[in-house]
This record gives sequence, C-alpha cells and structure tokens, in this order.
Amino acid sequence: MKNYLHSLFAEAATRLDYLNGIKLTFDIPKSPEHGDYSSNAPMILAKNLKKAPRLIAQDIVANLKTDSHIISKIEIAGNGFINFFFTPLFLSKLVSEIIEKNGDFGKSTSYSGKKANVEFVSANPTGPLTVGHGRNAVCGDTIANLLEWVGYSVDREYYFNNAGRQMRVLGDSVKKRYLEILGDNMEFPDDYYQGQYINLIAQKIYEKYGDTLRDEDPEGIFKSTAEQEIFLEIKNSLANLDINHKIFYNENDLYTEGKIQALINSFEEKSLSYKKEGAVWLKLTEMGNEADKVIVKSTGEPTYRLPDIAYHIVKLDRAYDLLIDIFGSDHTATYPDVLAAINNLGYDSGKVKVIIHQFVTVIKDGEIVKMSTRKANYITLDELTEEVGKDAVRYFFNMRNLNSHMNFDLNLAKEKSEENPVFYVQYAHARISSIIRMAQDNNIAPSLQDLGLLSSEDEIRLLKILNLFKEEVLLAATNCDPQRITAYVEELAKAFHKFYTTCRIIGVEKNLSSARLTLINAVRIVLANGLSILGVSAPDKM
RNA sequence: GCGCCCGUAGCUCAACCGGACAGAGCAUCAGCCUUCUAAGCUGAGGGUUAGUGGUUCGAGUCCACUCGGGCGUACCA
Repeated sequence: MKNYLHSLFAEAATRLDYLNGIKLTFDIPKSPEHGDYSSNAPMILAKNLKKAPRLIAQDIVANLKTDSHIISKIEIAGNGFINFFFTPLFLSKLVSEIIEKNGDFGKSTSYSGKKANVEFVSANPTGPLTVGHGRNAVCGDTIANLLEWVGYSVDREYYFNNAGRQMRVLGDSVKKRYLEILGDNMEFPDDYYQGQYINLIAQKIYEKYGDTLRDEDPEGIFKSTAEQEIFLEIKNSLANLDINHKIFYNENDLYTEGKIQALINSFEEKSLSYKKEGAVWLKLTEMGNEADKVIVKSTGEPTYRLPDIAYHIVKLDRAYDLLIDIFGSDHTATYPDVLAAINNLGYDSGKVKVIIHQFVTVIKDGEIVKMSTRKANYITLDELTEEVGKDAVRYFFNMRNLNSHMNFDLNLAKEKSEENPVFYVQYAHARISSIIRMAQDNNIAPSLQDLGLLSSEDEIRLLKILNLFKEEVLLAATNCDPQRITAYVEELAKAFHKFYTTCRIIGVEKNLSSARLTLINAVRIVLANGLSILGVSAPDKM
C-alpha cells in the first residue's frame, strides 16, 4: 500500500517540483475515519510555500493520478492532512499471496546474502540462569529470529569466561562444601557462592572421588566440574525455551591464541596506548570518549575491557555484516570504549549494534527480590518456565519495550497464567483451526474467487491488518524491537475474535462461506507466522 | 557530582521520522451462549502523559531545569 502511495507521489512530483524538497512519509492514522494512510506533506510545505496547507493539499490531490480500483477515496482533513482510503478488493488481493506463501509469508529478502551474529545471554557459568537473564535470552533469540525473517543468515553466540576471579571463587566454594562433606568444619565466607547447587556439585564430586581430593587445587577438578555441571544446566534452561546457541566462545581462547597480546601490540604500535604508574592505558580521550581507561593492570593482568575489544575483533574478522550485542543496562558504560577502540584499529564499528535492555524487577509476595547469584538470592529461569510454560515466558518478555524497566510479579505470573495475552492470541489460532476442520467435514472448500464479497466492517478490518504484517516484521527487525510483533499479533487476534462474533463462516451463502474460509485461513497463517517469530507455539486445539 | 535509561488510567504496559479526540490488557460495574471453541464479544467508569518553562502550524515524543526511581561512573566482570 505504502509503495503505491510513494509511486503516486513520485509521478506527481514530475509536475509539482516542491514535492521533491521534502521527505515523504505515510502514517497510519490512529482513527480509521482518517483513512488507511495519511500524508502530512501539505503542513510541512506550508511554511516554505507561504500558502495555506489545505490549499497545498488541494493542489497535490489534483495532481495525483489514482487508480479507482486501488484507491476508493482521498480526503483533505484537519489542518491539512491528505487521507487515503484503499478499496476492499485491493486489500483482499494479498490473501492469495498469504495462502500461497504460507509459513514463508512475511519473510523478505531485504537483507538476503548478509550474515549476522547475535551475541546474547553470555552469563558466566557461576550459577543457574535467573529470571533476570530470561529477558536477555528471550529477546536475543527473538531478535535473531527477526533477522532471519528479513533475510539474514544468523549465528547465535554465547560468550563466557571461565578464567576470572568469579570462577576461582566458584571452585573454592565447591571445595569448601566438599570438605564439609568430609566432616571438616569449614568457615564459609559471605562472598562465596551460597547456592544449594554448590553443595550438590560437591556431593557429586564426593560420590565420584571419595575423600581423595583433600589436597586438590580448588581450580582443578572442583572448578572444572562446577563449570561443566552449571553449563549443562544453563544450556538446559535455554533449551527449555527453545534457545540454542550455535557458538560458545570462551574468553580464555583469546589468551591461548595470542589475541590479547596481539591487541596490546597493535595499540602500542598505533600509539593508542601509553604506560602510567605501571599500568597500560588506552587513549580513549583522544578517541572522543570521556576518560582514558586501564587495559593492563600494573599486575600484568588485563582488565575486562581488553578481551571485550579482542572478542569483537574476532567476530568482525569472521566477516559478519552485522554484529548485535544484547546487554543488560549494567554494560551501558563499557561498550562506547569497545566501539571507539575497534574504530581506531581500522574496523567498521558501524557494523556493531548494541542493544541495551533495562533490568527486570522481580516481585515475589509483594516484595522486590534483589537478585544475586553470589548470595543465592534468585528465582531461576527454570522455575519460571516450569511454572508458567515456555510460551508464556517467551511471550511475556517480548511484550515489553526493551528499554523500559519491567516489573515481573511472580505471583501474578503464576496465578494469572490463564489470562496471559498469549492465550488470547493462541486461542484465535485454535478457533480458526477448529472452524477449518469443521468446514472440511461439511465439504466447504476455500476459494480465492469471491474475495470481493468480503465487505463488512469486520472483514475489511482483518484485511487491513493482514496488509501490515510484512512491514511490521521489517520494522521490528531493523529496529530490533520484538515488542512490535506481540502488539501486532494481539491486534490481529482481537480483530478476528470480533469478526467471529459478527460473521459466520459455516452456514452462510456458499460463495461467501468459501471467501470467509479463505480469509480466516490467511489470518491463521499470519498468526502462526507471528507466533513463530516470537518462538511461541500456535496450537490447533486448546 | 557526572553519564545512560525510565516516570503515561487503581495495576502492568503501548503510542513507527513530532501529527488529528493519548490506547490496550488486568481489575471494577452492566449485558451477550438452542447454531463454527464464552480462554470469546459488547458497553460503562477511570488521565493536567511526574512538574515548570521553551521550540512550532502541532509535543507523551524535541530542548532546559526541578522532583522521583533504575543502572553505570574501578588497575571488579
């Protein structure tokens, strides 16, 4: 629809030169009375042309060569809006495309041939994933889905570090619990990992090795067993949500493969770093950032910034066209440094897109739960998934705008799981499936012949919404905004439920029956496709 | 102190580059099942978009300041 309007205006611009000077946009008005699309061009032009917007609008409209099979009405309204109304027949043309493309409808080739990498979750294996990680996990996977829908070939990647201080403490935490099992009276420091899972890992080690590990280095079997066990659990938690990373990248490889040293060298060669007080500093101020930062401590140990930069270079070297990082808001401060650094090393930081999501505030029994893996104060993602189900978890996290802080009331989520909007959407899909089954039993065949019979308000409303799907997918993908899809799918479901109460499919005149059956099949396909992007199932029965 | 994000109905949240009377869901109240799934539909009430000022044809959206919340601001990750 939009394309048609653009071509109309382009043609008119050959006579109206002033149209070339502005950026044309077509908006979908909030109120249907204002048409399917509207243009605000007259108001933008008014100042320069020193002419009343409504007069400009008349001039433009007079120059538009519209096809009455496509546009049914053009109105000049308000202060100078031009409103366009499309014909139902034109709107219904899309239905045959939907039926034909089926599960592929909505996919586009806008970015085909391009490679993207989405890095998300990336929690170190020190404990189970929490509800807090859930948002990152679900949104990251959905964004990856969206990119695939617009043509990208996407790698999902998980970056982790099993070498740092956190992991040392983890290994030692396990050893202390192990020694407890052996009967030693251990002091267990406050800043050690308090979780029950530590005891379970220690128990496993005890069952396997008995008391032979009394003198084992905490960073040996204890740490490696903990890492394995925890990673197993993390992967399992993700798999429960249908999230599967293709690549797990260990920060440690950056060291063993010499990437860290190489990076230090290139900074030095390019005079992007200097030594001060025994540490190596990166000249971030010269790169336009706020302050220089240490990349190698005086102890000789790199700070986290260095591997972060090295890791991005590794990814850039893999020739992706787009790198997406999904971070929680606690990373807000670090990525500008990474971008500045890779830029100054001659890489295109424009390929890197950083998505920051705000934190989830978990509320349980009316109180805010302060999540801490260390203190074992958390609600695990698994508990949530078991409680409310995969579909609800995925839907819920995708319902919210990424940079809005969200409250997650666990009690509400559990008790209200029946009223979650996901059921509303799935119910529409199940209802349609049921009608289609029944139509088959009654030998009613769908037909593309009589779509012109679809003319009631509720039928046209459905057609209009169906016509927006492709654009929504593209917008959601380019803006990395999964929330658009949940909003869309709800709008479509709502329109269907309304239609269902006013229009019968079975038991009306044969041609109309066939046309409506085709219409709802198209609705079913688009609902299923939208849900598939979200990673939510589309049941045939409920 | 400084930087980023946020503040919208009782609650949880929408509102694409600034656009027409700010929208949903839940909750509350009142209706709708002899016919395709009532996990549904219809209607009602509920708002000074935290506040003040500014920019312009037009501001929830942009700018400045104030108030309130989150996250940063490490030779922690």
